[in-house]
Amino acid sequence: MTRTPLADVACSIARATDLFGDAWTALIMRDVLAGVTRFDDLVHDLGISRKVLAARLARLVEEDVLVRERYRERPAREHYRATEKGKDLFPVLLALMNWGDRWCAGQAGPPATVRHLDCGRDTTAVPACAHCGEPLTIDNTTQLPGPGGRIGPGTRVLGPLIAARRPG
Amino acid sequence: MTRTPLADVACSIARATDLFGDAWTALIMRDVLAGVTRFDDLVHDLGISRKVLAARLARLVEEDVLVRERYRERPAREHYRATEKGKDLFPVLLALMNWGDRWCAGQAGPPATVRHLDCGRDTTAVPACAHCGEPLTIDNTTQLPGPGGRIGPGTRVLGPLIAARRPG
DNA sequence: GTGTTAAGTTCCCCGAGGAAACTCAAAGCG
DNA sequence: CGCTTTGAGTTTCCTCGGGGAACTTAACAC
Repeated sequence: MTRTPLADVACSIARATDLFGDAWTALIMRDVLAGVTRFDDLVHDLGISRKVLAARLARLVEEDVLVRERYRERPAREHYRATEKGKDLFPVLLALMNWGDRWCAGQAGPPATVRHLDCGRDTTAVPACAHCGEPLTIDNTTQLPGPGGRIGPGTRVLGPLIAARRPG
Repeated sequence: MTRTPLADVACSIARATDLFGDAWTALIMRDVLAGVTRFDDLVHDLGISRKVLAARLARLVEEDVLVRERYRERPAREHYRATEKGKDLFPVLLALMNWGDRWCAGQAGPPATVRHLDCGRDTTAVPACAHCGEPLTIDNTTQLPGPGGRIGPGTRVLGPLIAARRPG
């Protein structure tokens, strides 16, 4: 495929996408975070080819998203666990799941629901402002250039721009 | 590539990933939501090949995530705008951006920041419970089978399962 | 009528993904 | 002891989708 390298673009979405923008990686992380951590279990659960799974796991370990751990000696058995960096993908998966629930579920409804143990109710996740707790939407947010880069060609950011919008 | 069809799996993450689990789709949606809506602008901004962009846009239109609109007659000019379904991908992009900011930004810091216009502060998004507003984490949530499917092989869900966990 | 802009198509090549067979090491079994 | 099973990957072969660049069509602009 000769994937275009996106990791060096000055955009955090591009950087995240360079790793996560792959059909299998999201599902692997879903499984690992849900407790499916062994190679063969992942193969059977996902229906992924062994070659591709091995490549993805190696990449995820290299990127410090997963760690390969020996969970039994004699015979040596390895599995994969999420690091802090990996566990921090939970909000992304939750957002994907919410979107799929809302737009891809059949009339039967979503295949699974999320229950918030603290309040005891089946719920969905809304992105909230870390400061005031109010919901963040595409209309009540804007992007500004941060310390790590400037906005320009190839540096598109999300939401209404300060600069003039394109026609439409 | 012969992508494995994921849309029919009883998992909303898989369904969302079938569309969104592609390196370019996330970036196309970022651009379109940011106001970069024309074919050539997308080509230049993303560095994507014209062939692949045409294919992605056709798919996104087919899936009702984007609409192709004529924004000028004589000469006829088309561009792409996000539907409600497309705009609803904003939380996913926000989550991806947050993750990239946190884990992929260099020492210079994130390339862009999100400002919440309602409270006026640069912020990050936390997934909050739609009912009580408290943060949702991997540890304070659980998944239950929903009306649209049952939990079983190929139906992994996210977070601590009710059923017994795998070893480790 | 020559050039330019916009929005794609078409062409060829190569590398990534799928499927299935193969490897290697250590148990478990009779 | 030899046979089979389990776990975790490799290897091989084939196909298809992505990259890049050239080509197309249509309407202005000069």
